[in-house]
Amino acid sequence: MGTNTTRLDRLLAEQLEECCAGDTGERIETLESLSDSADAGGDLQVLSALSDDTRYRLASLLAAADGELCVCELTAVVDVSDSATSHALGDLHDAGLVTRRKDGQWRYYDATERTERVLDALDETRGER
Amino acid sequence: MGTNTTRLDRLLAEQLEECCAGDTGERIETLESLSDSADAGGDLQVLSALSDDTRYRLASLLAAADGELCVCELTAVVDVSDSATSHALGDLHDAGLVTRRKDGQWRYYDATERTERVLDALDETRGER
DNA sequence: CCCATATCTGAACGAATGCACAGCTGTTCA
DNA sequence: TGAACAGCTGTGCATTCGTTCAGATATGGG
Repeated sequence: MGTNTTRLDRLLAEQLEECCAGDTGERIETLESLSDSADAGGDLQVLSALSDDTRYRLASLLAAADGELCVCELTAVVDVSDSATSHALGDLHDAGLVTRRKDGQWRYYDATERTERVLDALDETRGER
Repeated sequence: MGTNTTRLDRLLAEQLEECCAGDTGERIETLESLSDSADAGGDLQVLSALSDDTRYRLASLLAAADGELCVCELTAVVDVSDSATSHALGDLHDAGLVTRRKDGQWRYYDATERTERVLDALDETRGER
């Protein structure tokens, strides 16, 4: 964590004259406790997985389609090689964003609840602030 | 978009014998229309902004704290240089994830609705599938 | 006006990452 | 059993990206 608190000291000292506020150590402790509670589950892995164009397209395609899709259907839509598609789907699977089902020579993927919820959140706040 | 549809042709041909399904062109068109409707607003920019550890910490800190925080408070918690913090906050601002307010020599940031919704979605689906 | 301070900006360098290519596994069908 | 095919994996390369460093801008006080 950061240790240089001179600026924060001054800010708190200034705010003391305006309203309330406590001492620096206490303030930082409060903020750090908020910060530590973050990313209890692999949020960063999820966000990283979705932050690439290819993987984002695949994920939102799987979320938009109701029901699972075959790899060959997905490859037909994203314009990268089979290999890249497979890598991308593997990453999404590792992040818990898609499920994988094998059926003979075909393999089907589907979006998980987590994917849908995150994409919905983005959908619903489109155009705000 | 991808144009090699031989595999998809075969999949659809096989499914024809099992259940319903239409022709390849129609199928791809359906999927592409789903794909195109994605990312109408800068979803990728938002996801990219949140997919970095420093920016994620800043964003979730701002979302967790009720009300705005000063840059010096944020710098005290994330353990990177002032400059890196500033760069990170700038990126978050560009992505529409935080608001910026200037007050004298201090500058205050706050999380937007969009940030809170996305992080909530991740929170609420923690540990699923 | 000058200096200290808070924050931002541009450049540069090292690390991380997405992609294509080649080769591999496993399934289907003759 | 062997050919054809769906999909996965390892590797090298080109690009992107996060950070620090140095310097710029802007605010406040003496």
